[in-house]
Amino acid sequence: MTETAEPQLSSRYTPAEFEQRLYALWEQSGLFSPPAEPSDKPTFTVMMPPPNVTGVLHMGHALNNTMQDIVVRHRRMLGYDVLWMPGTDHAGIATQAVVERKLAAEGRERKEMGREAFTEEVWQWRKHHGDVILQQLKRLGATCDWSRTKFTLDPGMAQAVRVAFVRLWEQGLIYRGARLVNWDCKLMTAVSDDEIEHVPRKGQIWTLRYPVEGSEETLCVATTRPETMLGDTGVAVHPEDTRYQHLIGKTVLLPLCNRAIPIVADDSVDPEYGTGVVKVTPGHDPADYERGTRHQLPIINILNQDGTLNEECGEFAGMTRERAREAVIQALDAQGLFVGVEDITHNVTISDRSKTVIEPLISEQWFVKMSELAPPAMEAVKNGSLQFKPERWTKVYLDWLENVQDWCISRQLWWGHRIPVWYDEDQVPVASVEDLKLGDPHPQTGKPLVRQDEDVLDTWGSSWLWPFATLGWPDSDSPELARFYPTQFLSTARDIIYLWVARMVMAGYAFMDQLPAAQRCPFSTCFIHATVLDGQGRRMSKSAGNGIDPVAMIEKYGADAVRYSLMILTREGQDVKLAENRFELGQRFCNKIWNVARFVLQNLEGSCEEDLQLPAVEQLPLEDRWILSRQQAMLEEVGSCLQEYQFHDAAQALYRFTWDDFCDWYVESAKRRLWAEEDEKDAKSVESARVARATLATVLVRLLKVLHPFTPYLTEALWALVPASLRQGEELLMGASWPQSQPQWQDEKAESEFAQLQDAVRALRNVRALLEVPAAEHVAATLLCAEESDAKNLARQKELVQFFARLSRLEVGHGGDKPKRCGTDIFRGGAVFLPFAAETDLAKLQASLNKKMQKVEKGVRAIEGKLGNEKFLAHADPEVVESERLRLQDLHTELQTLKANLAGLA
RNA sequence: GGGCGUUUAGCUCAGUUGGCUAGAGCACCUCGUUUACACCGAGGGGGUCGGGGGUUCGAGUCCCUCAACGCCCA
Repeated sequence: MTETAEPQLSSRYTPAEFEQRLYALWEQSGLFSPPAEPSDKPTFTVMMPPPNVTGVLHMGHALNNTMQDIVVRHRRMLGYDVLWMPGTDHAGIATQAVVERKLAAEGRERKEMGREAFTEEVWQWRKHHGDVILQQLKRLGATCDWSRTKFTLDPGMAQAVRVAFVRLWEQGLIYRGARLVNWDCKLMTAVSDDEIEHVPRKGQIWTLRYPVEGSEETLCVATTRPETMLGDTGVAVHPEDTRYQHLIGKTVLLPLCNRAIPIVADDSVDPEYGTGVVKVTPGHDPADYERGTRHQLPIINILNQDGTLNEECGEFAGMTRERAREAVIQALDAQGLFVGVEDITHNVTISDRSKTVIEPLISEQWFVKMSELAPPAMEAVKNGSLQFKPERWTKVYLDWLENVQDWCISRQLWWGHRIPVWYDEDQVPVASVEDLKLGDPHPQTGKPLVRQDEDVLDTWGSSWLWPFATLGWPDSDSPELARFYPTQFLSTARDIIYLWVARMVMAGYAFMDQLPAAQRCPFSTCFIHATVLDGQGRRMSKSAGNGIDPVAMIEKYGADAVRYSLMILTREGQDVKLAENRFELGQRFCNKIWNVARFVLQNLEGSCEEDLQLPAVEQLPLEDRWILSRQQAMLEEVGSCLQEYQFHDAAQALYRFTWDDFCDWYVESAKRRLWAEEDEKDAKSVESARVARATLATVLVRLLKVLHPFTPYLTEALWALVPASLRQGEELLMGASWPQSQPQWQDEKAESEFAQLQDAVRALRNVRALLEVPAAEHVAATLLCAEESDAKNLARQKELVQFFARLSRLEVGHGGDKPKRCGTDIFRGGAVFLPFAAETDLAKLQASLNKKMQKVEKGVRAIEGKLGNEKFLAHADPEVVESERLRLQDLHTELQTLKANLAGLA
């Protein structure tokens, strides 16, 4: 792309014309891929939270990846070798479900196909659909290192998973056992505690009667799941419940089963709740499991894997849970043992994955012991190796780690990392990194191996290794691992703090032990981003249909507008309400940038390198010193905000500078000099215009650079149009250097002088409007300052004030007589006067002055109150007292001026 | 039951360690098509800072309490 290839710039920014072409340029540049070889350049690494292969881009992704891209682009411009590692997660349950649905539609079934054919089918699916979301990220402008893209089932990841498994196995941190797990009857797999939720649902509470053996007495128990009585192995009462003392130790005859089960005393029973007697079903309820363990009650499993009742249940075997519930109640009722039913709302455990009711079920599963893994992860935040932003998430993270349960890592699925354990004929297990062959001898027992474990690992069992497995671990010679681990920035959603973040930290400490402890934490900052809500404040969800498609927004408004809008709308740590039209904000800002750049670039045409040299700062006119100083401040602010990951504040600083300072004031001021050159053509005008162009160019170049991480496409497109001499050999803005700080441009005096000038101009414009002076009419005005020094300063800027306020003539003085028959207004340090015609209606002007006077009077009263208060004088900082005194003086002056001016109107 | 967050202009939100007359964008009103931009410019109106109490010379900001909404954990 060259200047000549772009003859006319449209007056509107049209993103669609640029984005795809620019992305291709970026990709070709090689800047996405830092070298693995050691060098002097510092590195900066960001691990993208790998989205599900089944996923499509939603607003949460757009937000999260925009932030990461901003960080990454900023660091790249600062000279770091930046690695942003992309990839996808195989998402065991979700992906298997998607493919099973697809097969079902074709009349095929997983079990019939067999494991190998099925997994092949999933691989095919992933080949065709798995990268959709990564392609969408490119539309957003994400500059990940695509050449290093990883997938959690890649051979390298598989190797890492196996090494990790075997190491934990050897350390005794992995065990297998029959435990009560959360069973998803639809997907027919165990799921972890973190993949279930408790949802209030309407249900019933049923009261059943159990006869006490050898007695006429009966016990009434209340339950929300009457069908589970078939698995009861006891009933429990509170040990101090006087009603039942005499029954403790006796047995009841469990109806329908004719099983004698003991009556036990247990503290956990709430005597106030229901009848104070609870049935104990250790095989199907977590609390009962605990009670059963305490009283050595047998465990009976009454369910098949699909949730139907099993052969333990006699006549009820084969029924669904719902059907069995009716049948059990009917059977009890027939025997007079059904007492009653009541409607209630209670919490039901639901699977996050299938949204079906979770059934607690005893089953053989694999677990990771957390007791040894969790402490270093807790230590990491305590010693500062890991910092959460916003900080409050630290507590959430620590609370979870402190109460963490052993992690059930096996899933009864086919899609995933198969557990690397083989068994001999006596079912003695052995874990191995390398595949073992069936028939070969078991390394310990010597007996032939007969099978490999059927289960696969929880998906998090691979993604918890992500920060180092993607860099080549367990290969200790991997140059990537040496150079890019540990990483600096992880940005993710709050709902996976436990599932993913905490586990990654544990994994870092557990497996990266070749590094000193201080370098094992996988990332130093964990940024928890906002949740994107819809316009009404509800979570966006597929089922509610209230989501906004980021790709559709990118097509409508442009990627830069989407990025920028998300950044300025999302304040740190706070959820963001998003409606479609909010993207107009970014769109308008992009258009503004486009146009101001267009203005500057058009005016640079024909300038050579020397023309655009900035003179020494002391030689610059006020407005040039002012804009350079303002920009310097903005630059410092944006830089420090990005360092602190304060995207909103950075976006706002950019907006204010670009729109308010640069466009509304500096560019306008420059027009005066550019036009004067055309009219006057004398040496002074020519030089003044040249300097204006040099300043415009300097500010624009620096502005494009700081804007680039936020609005990369637009700024890259404009960069190509910037005269080569200004680009200093930096062909791509993406690869350009971050603007250097120029502290010598900081100029408080210029800033305050210009601020007064602005205030005076606003006053003049206000009076113009109140007097209804037509815009085209240039009128004479007078400006009187209270201080002589202010008057001198403003007098020097007379032409500029005249230009801004559209004046034909301007008198500047201090003190002195106020002109008669003038409309007036005050500004900080003085007043402005515009003559009015005889027929002018002064009502508006008077109303305005009166209102202003009331405001000032209110201020005067407030400050006089303070200064009249001895305690204020005694306690407040002397500086505060002094500034109040000065302020009061100013207000008094203003008040006098206003009074005199108001009187002068009549 | 425990924890966290939010409540400031009609709407969406800023407001650092307590201290100028509480700000911005959108919307609204008036004016304007001036050679970057009408996705624009100029000017303007609009807020008892959720309620109550307290600390303080001084509270949107700190403390207590109540209320509403949202999220997480059990």
